[in-house]
Amino acid sequence: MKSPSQPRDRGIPEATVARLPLYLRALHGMAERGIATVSSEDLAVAAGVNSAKLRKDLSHLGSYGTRGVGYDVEYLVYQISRELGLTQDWAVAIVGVGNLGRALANYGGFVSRGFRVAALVDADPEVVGDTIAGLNVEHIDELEAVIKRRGVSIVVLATPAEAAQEVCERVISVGVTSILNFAPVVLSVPDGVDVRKVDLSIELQILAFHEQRKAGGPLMAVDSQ
Amino acid sequence: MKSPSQPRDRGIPEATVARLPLYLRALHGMAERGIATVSSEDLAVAAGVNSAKLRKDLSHLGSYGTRGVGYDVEYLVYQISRELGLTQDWAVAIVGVGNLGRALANYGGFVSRGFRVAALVDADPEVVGDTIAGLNVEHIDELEAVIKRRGVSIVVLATPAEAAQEVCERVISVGVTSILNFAPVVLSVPDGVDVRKVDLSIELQILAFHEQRKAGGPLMAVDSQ
DNA sequence: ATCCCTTTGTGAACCGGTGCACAAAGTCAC
DNA sequence: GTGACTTTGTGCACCGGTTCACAAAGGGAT
Repeated sequence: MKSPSQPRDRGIPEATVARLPLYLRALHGMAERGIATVSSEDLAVAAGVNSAKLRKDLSHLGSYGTRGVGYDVEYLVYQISRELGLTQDWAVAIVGVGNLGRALANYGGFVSRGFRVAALVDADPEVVGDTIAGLNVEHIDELEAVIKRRGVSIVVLATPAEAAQEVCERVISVGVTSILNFAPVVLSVPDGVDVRKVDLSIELQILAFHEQRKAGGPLMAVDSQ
Repeated sequence: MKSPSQPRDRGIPEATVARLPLYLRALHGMAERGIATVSSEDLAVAAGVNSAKLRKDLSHLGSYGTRGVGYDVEYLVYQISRELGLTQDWAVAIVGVGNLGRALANYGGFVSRGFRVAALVDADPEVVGDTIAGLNVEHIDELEAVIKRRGVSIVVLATPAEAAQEVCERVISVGVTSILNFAPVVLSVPDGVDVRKVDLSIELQILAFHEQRKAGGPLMAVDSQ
């Protein structure tokens, strides 16, 4: 008989939240391979983190391991999924159906468990009305209506930089509080709205910085004054 | 007469490096609008950060401001560009020309200052030989040869998850040490190789977590045991 | 030249997160 | 049931990063 040990601690550190999806992915892989139980050490290796960190992370959701044995894979998958809110279905709208928006709409692995692309919206009359990934592209004028009608709660911004702030404000005006922004701008939003940013250009620049350090190393004085 | 105050501190904090591209973007915008000088306060607002943090960040590259006045926009653009290694030209290869790879290849704003898509590589004979964004798609068998021939130093992985680790090892074997990974896997690489990861699915899951907290709030006990 | 005003650059306290190392807790063999 | 072994959960010291708050530095007016 096991006492389920409820998730007492309601304040999960941000750094932990960011790693839970990693653990979840590793666990799904293990479940598929028929692994029933896993130690913190093995799971940590699979997720590419330190095992002490993993144990501390999991301890924030409750005491779901068994000392001397490890964690039950299925059970842990369920607990993490529940914690992340993946046991419910999230309707996602993608605004901006250019190359990137199209890629996102079609990217099967990305919109997988728990997420569903519920709407595609664009301003270009050329693409409005097209069917992409089985969805009709709707006009930006309909933005607010579409979001309400489809119960969208997460919006993905794949618009040009100039349009992002305005779209952002419009979706917030109809109650959206979670935004994933691919446009290369700093969005300004009221408190209570979460924005996460994916910026390809920034990632490249960070790589370039380190690459330069490696290449130039201690020598290299090409044109530095 | 100004003494240029060389970039003495050769150890720039990682957190600072990650913000420099943000400052750079804001500065470019200001330069275009003809702004010659900017205070840490204004630049901080434009970049969406705290002004003390911005000043500390900039102080790591040297003393480029003037007390009572602010920073010279052009000069700062140059200094940050140089620090990030954007004064040289980086050849980037994109491996995997599916929806995402195609979007990246075409994404003009993304591969802008300092970066140049030098090669597209894919395994699918159907797309090999196609021209995308003005580039010929080459066969994965040619991977190592192409990277050496074009002087590629940064590789973008947009392959399916299964292929990522192998491609990763192959590009490392010909000297690549900077990888931007879009595939949803944890890559294992030797020391000295930098991997940055962009994972759409993880970002969504983090948003879902917070969204659930907001929605459910203090009540909400739908199916939690 | 002097004074006042603005803005930088940074010392110091603080905060969240990491990793070590170990006691507590549980399993398994006999 | 007992003892040896495994693995979790966590106390604690440490570290990088953030923020406040202010002295130092420069500009401009008179």
